[in-house]
Amino acid sequence: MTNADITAVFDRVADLLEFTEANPFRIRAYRSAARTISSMIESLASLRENSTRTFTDIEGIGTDLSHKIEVLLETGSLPLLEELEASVPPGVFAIMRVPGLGPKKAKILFEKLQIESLESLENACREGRVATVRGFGEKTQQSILDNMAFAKSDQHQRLLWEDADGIMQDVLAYMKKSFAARTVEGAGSWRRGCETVGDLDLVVESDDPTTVMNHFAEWNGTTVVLLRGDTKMSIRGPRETQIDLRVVTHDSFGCALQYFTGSKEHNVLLRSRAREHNLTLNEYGVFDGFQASETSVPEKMSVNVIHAEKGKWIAGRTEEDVYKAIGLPWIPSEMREGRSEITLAEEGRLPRLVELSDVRGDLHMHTTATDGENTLEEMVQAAIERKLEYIAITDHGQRVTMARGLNAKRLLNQWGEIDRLNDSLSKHGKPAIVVLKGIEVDMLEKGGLDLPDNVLEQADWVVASLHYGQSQPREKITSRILEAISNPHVSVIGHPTGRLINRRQAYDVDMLTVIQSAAKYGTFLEINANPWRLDLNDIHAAAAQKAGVKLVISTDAHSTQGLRQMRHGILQARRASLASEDIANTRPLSELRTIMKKRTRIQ
DNA sequence: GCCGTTTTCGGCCCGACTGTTTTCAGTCG
Repeated sequence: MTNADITAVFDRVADLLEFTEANPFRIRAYRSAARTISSMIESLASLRENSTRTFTDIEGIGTDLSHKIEVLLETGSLPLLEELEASVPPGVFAIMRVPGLGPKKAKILFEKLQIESLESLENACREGRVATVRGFGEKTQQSILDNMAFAKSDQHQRLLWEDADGIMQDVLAYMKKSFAARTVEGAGSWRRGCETVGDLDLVVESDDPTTVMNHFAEWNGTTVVLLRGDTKMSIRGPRETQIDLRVVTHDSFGCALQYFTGSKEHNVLLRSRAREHNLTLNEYGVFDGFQASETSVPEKMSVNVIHAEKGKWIAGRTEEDVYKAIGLPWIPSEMREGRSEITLAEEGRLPRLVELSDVRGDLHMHTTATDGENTLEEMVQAAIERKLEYIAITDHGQRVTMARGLNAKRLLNQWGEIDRLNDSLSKHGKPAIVVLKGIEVDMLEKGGLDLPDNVLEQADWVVASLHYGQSQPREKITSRILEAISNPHVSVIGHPTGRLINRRQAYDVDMLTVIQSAAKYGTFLEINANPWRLDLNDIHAAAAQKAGVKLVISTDAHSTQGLRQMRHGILQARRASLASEDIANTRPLSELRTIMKKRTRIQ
C-alpha cells in the first residue's frame, strides 16, 4: 500500500465515522493523520522496513493509528473500514453534495424516508415528503430542489489558480469601486497560492456592511445570492464559483484577513497557541483571557460584539499585530499550511521567500522549430521585454514526433542561429540578453536519451523530460530518470512527475530516490511553472531543497505569452518555503555557470 | 484518537447563518 492508499483509507474512515455519531475529535484524528501521511515524501512501507523511526514518531499518529498502518501494510485492508462500509448505506455521500445537507441530515433522510440517491431525494421533495420530517420544513425542501442541478453536476472541479485569479481580479476591482469599502483584500486558498482554488474569499473593511453587500449583489458576475446576514454574504459567480464576502471593522481587519486566509490547520494551531498564552483569537481580534467581559471591547466593534468575546481587546488591525500578539513574526500566506511554519516562526527561522523580481533567467521554452507558437527571435524579444538576463531555448528532441522534435542536424542548425543572434546582440557592447543553446531531450521508454552524448556535450543547457511510457511500473520509470540524472550532460530534470492538475495523474516514481540521486550528481530539478503542471509540487520541492538539491523555476513557454507563467512557479516555490538562494535561475549567468561546473567535478 | 513540565484523564479553535425551533442543531468555513 502506498501513502496515497493509506491516506484514502483514513479519509474514508473519517467520512464514514461522520454518520456514526462518533467523537468529532476522533474523526479529526483520522483526517489529520491522512493529511500528514499525504504530505510525507518517504513511503510508510519503506519507513517500516528501513528506518529506526516508528510510526508513532509521526505527529498525530499514536499507538492505535500506528497499529492500523501496520495492519494495512500487512494485509492491504482494515477491519474497521469494512465494518463501517457495511453499516453506512451507500448513496448517502451523493446526498451530501447538496449544499446545506451534511451527515446528520443525510442520515435522517435515509432512516425516515429510505432516501439514498439524488433521484429518490428529488422525488421525495416533489411529493412534499421531505417537509414532513422533523427538523425539515418547506424552505429546506425547496432549497434542496433549487440546488439539485448543482448537486447532480459533476463540474465541481476546483479551479486552477490561474483561472481563480482571473475571477478574483475582476471582483476585487469591482468591490474597490464601492465608496463604503475602505480596504478590499482577497483571502483563502487564492491568497495562499494553492495549485487549485475551491471558492473565493473576500474581506472588506467598512463601517457600512449593508452598502458593501448591496454593491456585491449587483456585481454583473453574481448569478445568485446564496446567503446573506449582517456581515457575511455568499454568492455564486462566474464558472459556478462560490464567492464569500465578510465585512469587518477597522479594528478587526487584520484578524479577519488572517482568519479567512487560513488554512484551517494553520488557524487551529494559531488559536491553540493563543490559548496557551491565555489569549483568545477569533476573526475579530486577539483578546486577553479565554472569557472576559463585554465592556472593554472597542466601541467600533459593537456591530460584531453581540455574541462575542468579552475580554480586553489587544490586537487585530493588521496581520502583523495579530501574530505579534501571540509572540510570532508575520508568516507569509503561502506557508500557512499547518506544517512547520509556526515552529520556524517561533525560532526566528522563517526564510525570506523567493519573489518574482529575483528571477534572472528562464531555462525552458519552445519555438516554432518544434511545437512553439513564436519564432526564436520573437521569444528572445519577449524575454528582453521581461528584463530577463538569459534564457535557454529548449525545443523538443526527436522522440517527440508529434511536435516535430529536432534531430541532431536540425538542432545544430538552430544552435548556429543562436550563435549568430548572440553575436548581433553583443555587437554594441554588453548584450541585452544571453541566449543559451539548449534542448529538451526525451528519456526513452527503454532507457537512454533521444540525442547522443556527442551532440549534448555541445549544449549550454539540457533539460531531460519523460513524455512517453508514462504508465510503466515504478521501478522502470525511476530507473529511466536516475539514468538521466547521472548523465553528465543533463542539467535539469523537466516536470519530474508528469502530472497535469485535474487531468492526469503523476507517473509512479520513487521521488525520494530521485531527490537523493539529484543531490548526489548535482543535477537540478525543475519547478515547471505551467499552471497545469506546477511540477515539482510544494512537498517534493521542499524535500528536494532539504536534501541539498538546487531547483530551477521554468515557464516551459510555448509562446511569448507563456513567459508570463513564471509567477505560478514562484508561488509554488514559496509554498515550498524556498528562498532565492535555493533557486538556480535567480543567479547571474556567471554564477549559474559556476554551479553547473561544480556538478561536472563530481563525475 | 492524540497528547502531556500544571494533566496518563480531560481537554481538543471559533463564529455566522439558516431553518426550525420555542432555545438550538446543523452546516459551513
